[in-house]
Formats: sequence, C-alpha cells, structure tokens
Amino acid sequence: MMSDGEAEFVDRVGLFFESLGAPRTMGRIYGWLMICDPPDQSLTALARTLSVSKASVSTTIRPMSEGGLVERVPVAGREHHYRIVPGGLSRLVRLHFTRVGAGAEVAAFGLSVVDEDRAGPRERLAEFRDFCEFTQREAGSEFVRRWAEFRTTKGSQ
Amino acid sequence: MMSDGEAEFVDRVGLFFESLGAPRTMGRIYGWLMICDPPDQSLTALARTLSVSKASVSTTIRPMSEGGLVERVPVAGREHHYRIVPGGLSRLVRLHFTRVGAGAEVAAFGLSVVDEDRAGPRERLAEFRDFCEFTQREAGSEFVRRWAEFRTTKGSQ
DNA sequence: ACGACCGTTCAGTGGGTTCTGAACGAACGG
DNA sequence: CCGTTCGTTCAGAACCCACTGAACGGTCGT
Repeated sequence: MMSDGEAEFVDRVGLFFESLGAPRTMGRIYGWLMICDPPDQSLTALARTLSVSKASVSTTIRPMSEGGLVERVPVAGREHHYRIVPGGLSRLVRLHFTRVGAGAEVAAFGLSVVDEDRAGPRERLAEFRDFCEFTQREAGSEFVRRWAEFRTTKGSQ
Repeated sequence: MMSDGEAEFVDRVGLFFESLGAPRTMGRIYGWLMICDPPDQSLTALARTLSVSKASVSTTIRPMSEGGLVERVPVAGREHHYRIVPGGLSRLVRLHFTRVGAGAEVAAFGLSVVDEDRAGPRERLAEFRDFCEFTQREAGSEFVRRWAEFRTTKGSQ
C-alpha cells in the first residue's frame, strides 16, 4: 500500500509538523494525502494505511478540516473522503498567527494596570501590543497576498 | 512586591505564551520583566516574585536568552540580572519561521521518492516546498523590515 | 428488519515535558 | 577560613497531550 520511500517521507512530514508544535499524526496524514493515489482518501483507509486508530484520525483531521488544510470531498455513500486543499498551508500559517493577536488584548490590560507615570513599562507594553497587532494583520493579509503573488509568478515561468 | 492587577497581567501573559506552545513560566517571566521596576531583575528575585523555584527560572530563561528575548545585563557581584531586549519578539518570530524552512528538504525528499509521471503528487510537493522556502525567506527579511518600518512610523506620530 | 460498515465519542493508558526540592560548585564578606 | 548567597544541575513527581480500544449512533445493502 505504501513503499518504503513513501513511508519514510510520511514520517518525515510527521516530524516536521511535530517540530512546529502540531501533532505528529497530523503531519503524517498531510504527508500521505500529498502523495497518495487517488488524492482523496476515506478516514478508514487513512487509519489503515498509516497504522493508527480511526479514533486518532477522526480527532486529528477535524482541526485540519476546520483550519482549511484539508477538505471533505462529496462522495456517494457514508464514507468521508478528505483531500489536500491547494494553498492550504498559507491558511494554516494565517490561523496560527491569528492567535498572536490575542496578545494585544493582554498588553492593553497591562497598560490599564500600570500607572501613567511609569514610562519604561508603558513603552514596553506598547511595543508588545503593536507587535501583536502588526503580526496578526500582516499574517492575515500581506503574507498571504505575497505568497499568492510569488506562486503565480513562479508557476508562469 | 506585586499588585493584584500586575499578578493577573503576568498570568495572562503566561497563558498567552502557553497558547503559542511555549512554557507558561516563560510567559510569566517575560510579563513581569515588562512591568517590573527596576527593569532588570536577578534570577533569585524572579523566582521569589513569581513563586516558582529557582531551578525552573534557570532552565526556562536560558532559551529565552539564547533566542534573544531577554539579555543579561552587566552587574557587579555574582548576580545575573536579566532584562527585556527591545524588539526581541520579532527575533522570536523570525526564529520560529526559520524552522519552516526545514520543510523544503522534506518536500525535496518526497520528490525523489515519487515517480516522474505522477503529476498530481509532484505538484503538491512542489507547492509545499515553495511555500516553505518562501516563508523562511519572508520571515528572515521582509517581515522584520516591515515591522521596523511600522514601528518607526507609529513612534514618530 | 437485520447485519455490516463508517465515523464519532469516551475513559484509560503511555510518553514526554515542566515543575520542584536537594545537592553541588563558585564567589563574596566577615 | 568559614558561613552565606547565588546560580546550575540532577532525580523524582506532577501534569498534559496524543493515542488506543471499546461502545455508540447512523446509514447502506440485502
């Protein structure tokens, strides 16, 4: 079902995801979906191929689907087939950095706690807040835009 | 030593760091260093103020120092004083994004495993590789540049 | 209606990480 | 030279997260 080389690739993607803080199984699923044939696979097939329980695939693939990394493809019967969403990785990064935006509220709370006359702390808090806002905004729009631009120019070469 | 409001702020930063995959104590240290007076604190003082063991502070603050998030400030005697590095957050994000670059090598390995005639998988692998390379490059230069630009323009207002 | 299969959910387990307390080496002060 | 203080390191405890196996609801085929 999966050659030795493919298995190694799948495991490497798993380690890669793990190094980024995501579950290893998530990476293995994503890795296999990149190279499997056909490109859409049922949950049961994924579990069997990757030698993990259906429960694990079910719970792991949900955030992947919600995050736009994979998507369900319409199929007759009861099976749920999943496949890679082209350009989904940028959405993942976007999602990940949206969380940084929460830091802005924390910084705002900090400013409400620190007295007006404490210039040093207020300056550090303001920078912290600005950076969180900037990162969130940047990841949500500019980063994705530049990636799309880069990809089209590279594709048309 | 620390007001109720300050304590809540410190804990919020801790939760914020935790949501990003970093240890909670790291966030609490960073939060306190943002608002404490004086802005540089010894390891023992941090441990006492934050109600954690010196061991925990010692092990947690090392990666912070190596990552450029905090720095040791020269001080007479045996104490090690630490303080916030201005703009350290961008360095942290940059470091984090550098890891994404490792995905390019994984994708290259995948391309060496998948046969030449399998257009679909190869296309997905190529996009994966390009995205990793793009992100690494972008984070290393463009992101930091834009942040510096944003900060100066905002500061001059 | 019944059996078979698909996906979801739940309690329990195992591996990994963060924390603590104690022991240690090093450096200053009396 | 001795006691104190500072930071580091180690083994062990506590905790968290991902994974498993089993039970369940739902749907198709017969």
